[in-house]
Amino acid sequence: MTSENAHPPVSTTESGPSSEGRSALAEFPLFKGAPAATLDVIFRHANLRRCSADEEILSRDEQAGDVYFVLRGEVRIVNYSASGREVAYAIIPAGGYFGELSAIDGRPRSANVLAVEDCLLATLTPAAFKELLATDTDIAAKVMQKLVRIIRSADDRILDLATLSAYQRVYVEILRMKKPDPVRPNSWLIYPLPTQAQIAALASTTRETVARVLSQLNHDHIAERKSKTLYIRELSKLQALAAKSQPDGKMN
Amino acid sequence: MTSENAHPPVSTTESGPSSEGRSALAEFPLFKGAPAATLDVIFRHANLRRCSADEEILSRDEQAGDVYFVLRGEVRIVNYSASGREVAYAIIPAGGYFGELSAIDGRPRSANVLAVEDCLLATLTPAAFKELLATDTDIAAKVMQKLVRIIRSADDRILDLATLSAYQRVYVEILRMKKPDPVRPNSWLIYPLPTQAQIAALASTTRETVARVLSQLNHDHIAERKSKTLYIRELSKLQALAAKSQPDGKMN
DNA sequence: ATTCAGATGTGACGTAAATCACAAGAAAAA
DNA sequence: TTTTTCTTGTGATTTACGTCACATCTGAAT
Repeated sequence: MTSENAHPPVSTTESGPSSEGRSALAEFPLFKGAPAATLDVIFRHANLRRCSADEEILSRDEQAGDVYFVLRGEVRIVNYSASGREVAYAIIPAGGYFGELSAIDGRPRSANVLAVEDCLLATLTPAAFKELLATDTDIAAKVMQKLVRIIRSADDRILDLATLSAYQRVYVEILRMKKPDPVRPNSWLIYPLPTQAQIAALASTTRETVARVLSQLNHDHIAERKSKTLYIRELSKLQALAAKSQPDGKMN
Repeated sequence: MTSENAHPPVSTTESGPSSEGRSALAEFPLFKGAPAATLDVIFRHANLRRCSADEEILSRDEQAGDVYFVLRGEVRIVNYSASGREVAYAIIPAGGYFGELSAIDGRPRSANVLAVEDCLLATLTPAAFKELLATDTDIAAKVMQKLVRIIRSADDRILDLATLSAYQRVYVEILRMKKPDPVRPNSWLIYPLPTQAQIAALASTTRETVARVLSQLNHDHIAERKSKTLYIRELSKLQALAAKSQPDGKMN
């Protein structure tokens, strides 16, 4: 259930961004359209780091405080219970960033971050990140908005964990991952479908339970899996299943 | 299990703080030692609101965005599941504030806030709060730090919910609530002990389970209840119980 | 093709903990 | 005081779902 470090750490760190890195940073959502002064701070302090699939980018309790910007690839933020069970917090695609918590409050890392696939990352030291926040109030506001968004989704997650059944949490997770079908309009799918173990970590349940949910959905023609994509056939039925209040009796 | 609105809403709102309110605001942790310009913004825009025990101060999905500062009293932040189960997020004592999420991102309230006891609150409109953040970078930084703290504790909570047993979550909650005994040194207690139903909402379990945990702790001489206070006799044993990894088998 | 590791599907079983039900204390109201 | 309402303690019963076990499928490597 725990992920193994299949590869040796082959990440490389370069000092100062290449021209490739510079243009990627200038296009980065958080920095897009920023004034020259801001970009100057970024270019002067940013470093690049490459890392390969499944590599651990940073780990819980570490004292470092760099902020990471995902230029290419995708990372997963996870934690492990005492018994080794994996709990996933988020999957961050290119254009996102992580590690800002430690940069802001100086406390150790609260989670582990793993590369889902080969990644290109830019890093800023805590000092540089703080300088950035201080020089550009626009970016500071965006960062604050992002923190608020994180809180809201964490609160949602807590509510889900506290009140939904394991089956429902899987339904909810599937609904969260759905994207509009690029080909057929008004149709939803998940591609690439994560492994059942990864879905289980997001829904805080077991791989077997995810398997059972998926079979049941398939049997009821609500969702169908074809190799690496899951087609959602009956969105409304799935939403109904996710929302159905447990026959808990009185809804007072 | 759900709290009733026993009292009619008897809250009063005053326009502009009285001298009593002014001094309370000047002493408020977030504003303490702030420059005159900042206090000026606060005094000009703050209103006072009183509300009585068990009153609902604001509710989920509302579109308002005022920020509330607890000058006196205590409030609970909660949510309800579809089936009516209460999930508590936090208890905010005097000196704390809430409602900043909606003020920052303009989205609706994500939870309900109830007065635990009679309260005196100061409020700022979203516009005033934003002006405050813009004029005083020191306060902006403090607010950001608080957001980070909220995220960290929410993440902890998610980890607890996903990996601990119901009993363990109650142990953890008890440990969180403990305060040093004001009389005897090196001794810990909880006063006033919330009702079992409230503890259950924090630990996301049932009242009965909390009762069973408390009996067991009493039986093992780990914690003893005497009317409204819980004395923790054997802190280390309690911590051990909270941390014990389930006989989950292999810790890989 | 053949092999092999990882991912998936599904039954059987055990158990933590929710649910139900009620008695007995405590505190508040009369 | 007595009465009423809110809280607490504890048994009996039920069930969701985690655990174990193994068969089958899939896709990458040889």
